[in-house]
Amino acid sequence: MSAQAILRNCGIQPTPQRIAVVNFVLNTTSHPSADDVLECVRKECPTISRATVYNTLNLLVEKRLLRTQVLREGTIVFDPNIELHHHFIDEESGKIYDISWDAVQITCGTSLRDFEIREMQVVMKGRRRKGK
Amino acid sequence: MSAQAILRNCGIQPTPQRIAVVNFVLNTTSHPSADDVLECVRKECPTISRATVYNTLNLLVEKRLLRTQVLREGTIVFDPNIELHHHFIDEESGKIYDISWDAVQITCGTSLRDFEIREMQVVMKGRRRKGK
DNA sequence: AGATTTGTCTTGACAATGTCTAAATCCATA
DNA sequence: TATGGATTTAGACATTGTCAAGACAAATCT
Repeated sequence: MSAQAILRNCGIQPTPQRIAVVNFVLNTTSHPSADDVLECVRKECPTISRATVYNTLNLLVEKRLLRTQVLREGTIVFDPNIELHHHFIDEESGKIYDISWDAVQITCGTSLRDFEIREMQVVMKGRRRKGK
Repeated sequence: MSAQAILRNCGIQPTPQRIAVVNFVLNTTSHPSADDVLECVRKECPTISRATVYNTLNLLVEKRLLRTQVLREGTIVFDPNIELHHHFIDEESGKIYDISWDAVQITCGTSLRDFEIREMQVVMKGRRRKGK
């Protein structure tokens, strides 16, 4: 689906700036920060301002097209994968990988009865093995 | 053990500022940020500077008396619990609770064979039930 | 077309977090 | 008491994120 259609579908007026943000951020698995998005989108749309990028990202989060994740020091990252899933952080490169929900089995014991768990995820750190 | 002894044990010269930081941060379960620490320590030691707090916390992390955790937006928090454990974040209050390692059972499937996992934790969010 | 309204975008100010440097201070030892 | 090394402080700086004011554009109304 085109970025335009996506935006229209959730009642956001498509503008060149918003389309550029959507095209980048909904088609990446790199878990970018807002400033990563700014940097990349400026290649397409050199005049876009920081405030517009922040506003658009926040709009997309509000409309559930994106989720924020607290995984990197000092900044929020954006993730277009809105299904339940886990994350793996490569400690060398800093890259964040999505791990499918089914890759891990979690069982909570009774000692958690005082906690009403509304969401959870496993955060793993280590090194991604080189593909052979 | 006294803060002095703890510091001396890892080869850090005990100073009043460092002792004040240690006394607070190694005896809390509140997962404070550096500025939380600054604020609290200033009650004891009103002239301590931000740089000293940051330096001391980083020293303690280096010496493995503390660990950093990426759990709050925009800031790192410090955790004196250096055992393996999980975290629960109360979405109302923002409070972070330690969850013992044994409270959760995790089994990783074979789809993770490309990832060399060096550490992991479950991050849960929700509401802590009121104690009755 | 011209004027108005509405929404969007940009710029710059602001606050918070964290690092760094230079200068002041402290302290142990000779 | 004097000296030298370590520690602390204050302030500068960069980064992330929010906000407000004005500029701008597009659609609507007369």
